[in-house]
Formats: sequence, structure tokens, C-alpha cells
Amino acid sequence: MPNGMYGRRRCCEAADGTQRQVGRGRWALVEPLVLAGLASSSRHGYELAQTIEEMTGGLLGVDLGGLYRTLRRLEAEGLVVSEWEQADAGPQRRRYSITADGVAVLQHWREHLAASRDLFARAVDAIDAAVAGVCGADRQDGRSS
Amino acid sequence: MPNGMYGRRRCCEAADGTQRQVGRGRWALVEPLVLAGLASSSRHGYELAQTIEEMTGGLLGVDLGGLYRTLRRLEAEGLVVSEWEQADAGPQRRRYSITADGVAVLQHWREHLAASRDLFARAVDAIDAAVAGVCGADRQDGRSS
DNA sequence: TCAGGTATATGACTACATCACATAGATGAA
DNA sequence: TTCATCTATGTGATGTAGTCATATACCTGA
Repeated sequence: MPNGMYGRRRCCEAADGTQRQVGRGRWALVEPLVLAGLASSSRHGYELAQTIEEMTGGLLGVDLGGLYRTLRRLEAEGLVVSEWEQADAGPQRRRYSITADGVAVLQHWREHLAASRDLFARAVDAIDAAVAGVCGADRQDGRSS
Repeated sequence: MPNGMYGRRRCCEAADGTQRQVGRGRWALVEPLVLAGLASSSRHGYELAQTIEEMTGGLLGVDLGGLYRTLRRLEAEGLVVSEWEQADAGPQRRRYSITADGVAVLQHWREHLAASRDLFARAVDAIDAAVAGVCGADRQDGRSS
């Protein structure tokens, strides 16, 4: 289990070892999607942004500035490696590849994201139940009973 | 549509009016769950924390400090109202109720959370597909092809 | 008396993302 | 030839949400 293995707390890891609280980096989608995009093939950043959009069915647009920052952080942590492409034409491009450590972290992220998906599903259901109760009640003054 | 109606950007509202980027408050679970908890009944903060845990099937533990801050912010925005309970015994308790504006925002949150749930589901599927490709490949050196 | 549960609250901090902006090469149109 | 646009990488300032530590105070029971 990669908890604590890569220099900082990641996704589900809380200070007391529990995994019940969220936030503080536990919602991150860009990091796991970067790793997933690089798991299928090495890519440069700009291409990776398009890959992520495709992976999410166009639901998620990635900020390029944040993406490049994430890539350099992941490289500092050893989860990806990069090299400048030698090209005779076009702007300089840095090509990123995932490492074995990156794959391990990605698989850990996968479990966390599935848990997040379930958590959001439960939240939606809870709201549906609560709003159904409100709509069934008799209220005109903008306050619940 | 409550976009921009309540003094600040909320969930899916981006600067350019698009809804494709996430983060910056767009993952929030505590705010909608607070509103959902108050939609079914007026409660005080401590009780609300337990309600939220129950609503999420124990998956989400709420930080009380953050919860009280959220409640006072929502009150400043007019989405909830509160009053001190007059009790002859026990610690002082502030009882919160949701307003009509709060219900409107909650219903907006519901759609956003459903979209987030779908987005996380897509991310999980994308990771599964990417990792399957990696595991099928022939690698020993810790780098993908 | 003292631990532990109930109840509210503030301060310092972190993670993640947004937005604006800078740089630079390539391409194609007016 | 200038100008817009796309490709490509990057920095700086800012904001939101949540974490963690800590403080106060009341109450119950051992």
C-alpha cells in the first residue's frame, strides 16, 4: 500500500491513519488522470490534456498551467520521468512516461476514486430523500419546520 | 438557476460561464450535505455532523471546526438561519434551519453532485482501461513503452 | 476529582484548482 | 508582412475547501 511511501500524504491517508475524512487533496482528479493517461502511452503535456478530456468523455477540461505543475511535481516524486524530444521542427516538447511507482500509486488512486464515486452517489441519494421531504411538507415562509 | 445569485461562485460556475472545469470549491460535499441535513429537519451543528455521517453511510467524517464555519458562512449568505436555543440545562446550542434560498441552492448542488459522481465513475473506468493495457504489456524496467 | 461526551468556536496551515499572463515556434489568411 | 491562431511550456497571484490543533464551557458518571 503506497500510503506514506512517496513523500507526502495522498488521497485517503489522514493524520491518524483513518480514511474517513475527505478533502485536502482527496478529491484530486488531475493527478490520477495524468497517471492514467501516461499508463497507456508516453505523452507530452499538451497531448495529455487532450487525452484527459477524451478519457472523461469531455466532462473535464484541464487547466494547462496546473497540468504542467502537476507533471513536474510527479516527476520530483518519481512517479513519472521526462525527457526533451529532439525534433528538427516545432516547439520544444517534453515527453513524459510513467514509472513502476507511478503505476502503484495509480492503482491506489483507482480504489480511492471508486470510493469517492460511491460517496457522491450516496450524497445525491441523501439530497433526493431530503428534498422529497421538504417538497412534501407544507411551507410558505422559506423555513423548514 | 442560482448561479451568481448568492454573492459568490458556487459549484459548477466558472469565470467564463462554462461548466467544464472542476475544483476551486466544485468538489465541496460539506456544504450540500449541510443543506440536505437541514432540509429534512432543523438541527444544531453537533447533531448535524452525526446526520451527515449517517447520510453518507459512515463514509464521510466531518470536521466540526469546518462545519461551524460553513454554517456561519451559509447564514451570512442567507441560505440558513439560526437562533440560540433557550434550555434550562446543558451547553448552549444554536439551532439552524434552511431557507427557501437554501433549498434552491441545494437542488442546484444535487445536479452538480450527480455530474461529479458520473465524472468519478468515468475516471475509474479510464484507469481500469489504462492499467489493463499496462499489465498486458511486457515491462520490467519500471517505465511504460 | 477527573475522564469523557456534548457543544461551539478560532487560528494556522495545506492541497488543489483557477485565472491571468508570458514566452516562443509554426501555419495560414488578409 | 502583419496578424490571428494553434501548438507547447511555463510562472505568479489568488481562492475554496478541508485538516489539525487548540480553546472554552457544560454535563454525566465512575
